Amino acid sequence: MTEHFSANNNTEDWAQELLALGGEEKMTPKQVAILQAAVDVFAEKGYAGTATSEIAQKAGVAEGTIFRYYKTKKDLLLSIVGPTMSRLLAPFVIRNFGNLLDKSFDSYEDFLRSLIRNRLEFARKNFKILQILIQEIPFHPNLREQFMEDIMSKVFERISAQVEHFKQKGEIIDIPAPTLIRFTASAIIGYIMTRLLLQPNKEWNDEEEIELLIRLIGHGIAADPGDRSV
Amino acid sequence: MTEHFSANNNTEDWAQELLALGGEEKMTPKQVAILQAAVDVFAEKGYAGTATSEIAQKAGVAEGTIFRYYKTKKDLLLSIVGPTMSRLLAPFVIRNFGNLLDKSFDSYEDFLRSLIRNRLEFARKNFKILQILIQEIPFHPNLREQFMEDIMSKVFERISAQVEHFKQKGEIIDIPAPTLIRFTASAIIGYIMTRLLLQPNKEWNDEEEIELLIRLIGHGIAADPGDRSV
Amino acid sequence: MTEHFSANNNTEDWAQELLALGGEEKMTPKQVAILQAAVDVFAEKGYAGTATSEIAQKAGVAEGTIFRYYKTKKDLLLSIVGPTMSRLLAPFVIRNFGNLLDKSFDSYEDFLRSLIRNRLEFARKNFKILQILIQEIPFHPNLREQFMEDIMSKVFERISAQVEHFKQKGEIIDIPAPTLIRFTASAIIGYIMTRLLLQPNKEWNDEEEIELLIRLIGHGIAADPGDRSV
Amino acid sequence: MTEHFSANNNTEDWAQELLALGGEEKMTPKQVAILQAAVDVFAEKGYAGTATSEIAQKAGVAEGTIFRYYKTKKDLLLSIVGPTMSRLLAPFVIRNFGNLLDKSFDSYEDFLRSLIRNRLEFARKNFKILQILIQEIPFHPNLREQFMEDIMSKVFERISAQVEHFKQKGEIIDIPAPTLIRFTASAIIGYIMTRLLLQPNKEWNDEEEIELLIRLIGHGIAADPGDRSV
DNA sequence: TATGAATGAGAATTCATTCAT
DNA sequence: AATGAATGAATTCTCATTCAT
Repeated sequence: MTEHFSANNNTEDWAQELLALGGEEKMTPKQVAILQAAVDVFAEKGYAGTATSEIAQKAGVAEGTIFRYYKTKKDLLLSIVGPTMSRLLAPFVIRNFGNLLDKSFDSYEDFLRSLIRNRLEFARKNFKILQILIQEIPFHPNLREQFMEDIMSKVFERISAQVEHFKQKGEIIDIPAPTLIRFTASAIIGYIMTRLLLQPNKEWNDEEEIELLIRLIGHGIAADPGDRSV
Repeated sequence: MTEHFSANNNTEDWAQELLALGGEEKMTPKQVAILQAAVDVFAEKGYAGTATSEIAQKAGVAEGTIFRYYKTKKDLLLSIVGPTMSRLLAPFVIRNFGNLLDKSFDSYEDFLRSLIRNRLEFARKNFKILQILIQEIPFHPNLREQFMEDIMSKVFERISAQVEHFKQKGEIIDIPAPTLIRFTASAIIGYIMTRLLLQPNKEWNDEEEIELLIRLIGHGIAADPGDRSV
Repeated sequence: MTEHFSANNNTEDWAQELLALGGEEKMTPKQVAILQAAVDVFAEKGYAGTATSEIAQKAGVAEGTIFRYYKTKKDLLLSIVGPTMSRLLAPFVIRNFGNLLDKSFDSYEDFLRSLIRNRLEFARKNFKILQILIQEIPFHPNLREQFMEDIMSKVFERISAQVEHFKQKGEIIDIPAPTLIRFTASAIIGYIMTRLLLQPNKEWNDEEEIELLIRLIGHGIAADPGDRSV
Repeated sequence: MTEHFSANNNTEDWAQELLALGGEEKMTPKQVAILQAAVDVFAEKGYAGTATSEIAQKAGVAEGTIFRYYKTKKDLLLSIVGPTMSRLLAPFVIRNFGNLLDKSFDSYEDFLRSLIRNRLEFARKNFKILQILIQEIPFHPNLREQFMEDIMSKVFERISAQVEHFKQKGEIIDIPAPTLIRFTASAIIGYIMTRLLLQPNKEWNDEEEIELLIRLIGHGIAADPGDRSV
């Protein structure tokens, strides 16, 4: 199952998604309980600040049970955070073979709309795990590397293709792609984080906010009138 | 010493700034060493992942010495992170009594330019401490509260005043201030983090990048031509 | 089946011997696998250093299966080591009723030759179990007692009879039997251990070494010329 | 301080010897207590069968204290067993430069007498540690290697020199040195082990036993009358 | 002021054993 | 008969903190 921005992501819950990962490898209820408890406590207290005993207690299992499923505490962390990292970035890595550019978008705004909706939805569903991911990346070099090298570079490549495409169409100002992408990404991430992390309890009208956001970004990066190529 | 965006911030080093904090309370060289070591290790391994013994070793003091100066490990953290948090937000909280609006800026762009330059400089100087601050805020409710309630609200108030000011001058699109501020802040923070954290080794032309950033934000939030109020 | 030095011991393998022990109690293949795995791992890592899970894994059975056959880990050890201990010392305990002395040997050298060959063969076949036995005897008082009291004493009695016999024939120097026996046993055990444990890979000419060993012992304990009783 | 067989070894106690090892590095009383407790318990229950908590209790210290002095349980073992192993074999490794042969002995019997007395004394003083050494060597490859390669080979070399020397003088039968050495060593080790380990409570007349032992070995390896070289 | 030995509560992890299936 | 999930007590080891010097 590939995730694509333009597709509605109707999966329900990170746990079910994690479950689905293994395919046939079924998880016992205890293992699921462990995972859920771990996600909760890691998100709240951080990896290093969490005692396995607390996870066990919250999961309603004996402490030893955790180590039947995960050799070490770190294994437990990685088994939560690793797959989610891939899925977070999955839609950027769809291979429509031989072509970096996904042509299904008529305008950069369309592209942004799809991107924002899709990743906001994903972030909502995987909120806690993403929290853990963000919190732990600084302390786990292998995580960081996987994030920076394996994935970010590909994401950049993909978005870059879109940006260049619309730049050539004269819709986007002709400044370096990294700057454009950083600007766009910052605005989107800023929205998602405010929405879910900083002010989750505020009443949000997502439709409206997203349209405003797209408008802000869109105008920000719009080519100057005179520059518009034929 | 109040920090103001428009002022050049010539302080050299967070350590000296921390030193200056106490005013007359002089710090012994050992205490300074402890602070520096703590900053280094906390930044690298996180608060919970750091052993006080490691700090002591790195500082070249005995384990017990740390606890002469700081009752607990957490005290040590707070003594590092607390003052810096205030200083991070200080320029937003200058009281020119009775008036929220700092009128020293001719345009929103000017305001942004000053803001970006100043806070980038500040972030550069206090890089590690800010890293610690960001990493630990999720896990320390009191830190979080201090950040969210005591300070962010005031920052918001201040910037809000600027935004409303320029909105009324017709320079800024008439959409809710929170959305505008979030957009602006996201773009700025995104730049600073990329600059210092994600790609510190890339060759940066800050002057140019900042002007581009201002241009992007400026166009993004510019009022539509027809809307410009007389 | 009694073992006697003078008999050739043609059994092939300790496992088969262990199998034979129970007589009619047949062992399932799983049980045999458990025993073999246990012998391997106990010998390599020692009883206390071995996890039952490792035995189970090496035996290709479930962890629980071990405890179907052996109530405890210690039971497993004893079921391996106990019977072998008896068999190790069996040839010394043959009851030719009413007579401690086995008269089938013409000389002490003959007796030694038979003893050495037979027990070397036995040690070769039961190498790992003997290793376990030696390694564990210090830590299991009941094992130690069984070894020291039940068995060593009888062994001593038997050999003592031989020694006294040949002493009276004037072939052996007239010093206390314990000293003589200790000397003899040390030389033999030293050979067997070097042969099998310390330098198993050296090229050995057993025939020759045994004859040399007998010669050394023989001359060592030979009566002084003048002392030879008529 | 070099140990030489012919010298009387008047040191009192392994603990003092261990203490002396570091030279200036003084040990706290607690550390000494830990070492003594560890020696006791390791000897009784074996390394793997010993809980650090038991050592701590017996030493009258907190469990954590053990790990201030020894990073791991294994470190504790090695710090006990390593130095003793060296000292056990030290007298064989004296370098009287350029000459393998220690010429201070008039006969092989003299050499043996000195060797037996000296090493018996050593074994008596370091009894428990030697017990530990013997028990643990099978399970610690690095110990085993140190023992076999670093040391045994040199011991063999040294004794070999003596043996060859007296062989040339016609006092010793002309059979391969390894066989002679093994025979001699077995008899000596057998005596020492019986003396200290198997029957420590028996009344021993060491003087007499040693003379008997030398006589037995001596006659065992004596050249046949006709072979004596002029 | 500074030390660093000592602590002991608690952390992660192991493992023999049980038991429902 | 056999499994293997589950347990929980025990084990090794860590670490913030104290305190006598």
